[in-house]
Amino acid sequence: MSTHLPPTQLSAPSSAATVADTASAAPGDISRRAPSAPAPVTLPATGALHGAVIDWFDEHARDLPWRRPDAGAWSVMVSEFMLQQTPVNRVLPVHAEWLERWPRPADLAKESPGEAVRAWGRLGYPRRALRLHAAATAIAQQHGGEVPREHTELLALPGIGEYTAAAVVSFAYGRRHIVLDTNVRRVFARLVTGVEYPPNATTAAERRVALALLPGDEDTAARWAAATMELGALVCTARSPQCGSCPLAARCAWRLAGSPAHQGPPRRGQTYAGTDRQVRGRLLAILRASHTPVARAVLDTAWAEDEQRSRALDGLITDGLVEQLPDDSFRLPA
DNA sequence: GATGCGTGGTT
DNA sequence: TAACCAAGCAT
Repeated sequence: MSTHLPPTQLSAPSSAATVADTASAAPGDISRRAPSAPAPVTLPATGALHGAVIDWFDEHARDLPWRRPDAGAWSVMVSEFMLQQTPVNRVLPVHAEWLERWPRPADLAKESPGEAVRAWGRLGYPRRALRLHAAATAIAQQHGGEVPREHTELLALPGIGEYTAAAVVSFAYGRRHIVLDTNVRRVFARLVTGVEYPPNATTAAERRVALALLPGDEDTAARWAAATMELGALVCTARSPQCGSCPLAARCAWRLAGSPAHQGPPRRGQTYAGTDRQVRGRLLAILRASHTPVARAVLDTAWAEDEQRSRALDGLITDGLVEQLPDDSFRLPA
């Protein structure tokens, strides 16, 4: 892997038109803020930065199936859906199963959505399975069976948002695009802004920083995107960052400021026990396990409280994860 | 912009 | 051991 680097690029290059800065002021917007001047950020010299991170990546990157040279765009896309809020180790076996069973989008599109939900297993957030199935159907019908190459086309597919579209563009097609997931955002928050954690939602300021740091060369940019993400996943972690092993420790604004603790309200408390989500999970687990329709009385065993159980089941039906049959039995969608 | 949406491992 | 955390998306 070459460590040759493109010229330092501190301002957004002209090709930045491909990068959505959706939070920038609309043309006609006369806002309080001066129209031309975003808050200045002190950026590190990017050339050396790229080299440090990419060299680290060359040595420490995990060998993941969707990163191998023979992995196609579909493999990358499936992995990105599964990795939305689910750790790598739990994704690995399911991803392998899916790619073997459905090697192309059209193969998945031929199945019922319920089969996708069943094969999703216990990855969590099963609506992702439904959306991935719907996205595969759209690809088969409207894109000639090929995963789209354009960010805007990907964004139009169900289950694909700003991050996933960027990930496919960058990882699958090697194109130059900012990629802002929770790992990259945390790395940049610490490296550039000097705070422990990024804001809860991605901001225009973060997109500006990401664009300013993005290498100009296409191949280097794609490598950089994967490398910064991996650094966040393995070293610059949320809880216990391994700054002693970090190639950026000497340049890290947060580190240089003495690693100040996070200011402001707690991140977010998501309790699970007793929520509708837990009930939905139990109901769906019963339905996944059965290849024949399940009587209502069987689902009743999943949760004692009638009202909550009923609400959860209704929600699953509304979401298209469950079908109700005329005889008041239930199954995954055909 | 705040919520809801699964599941299981780590601290 | 509760709480936190994990490559977000849609509404």
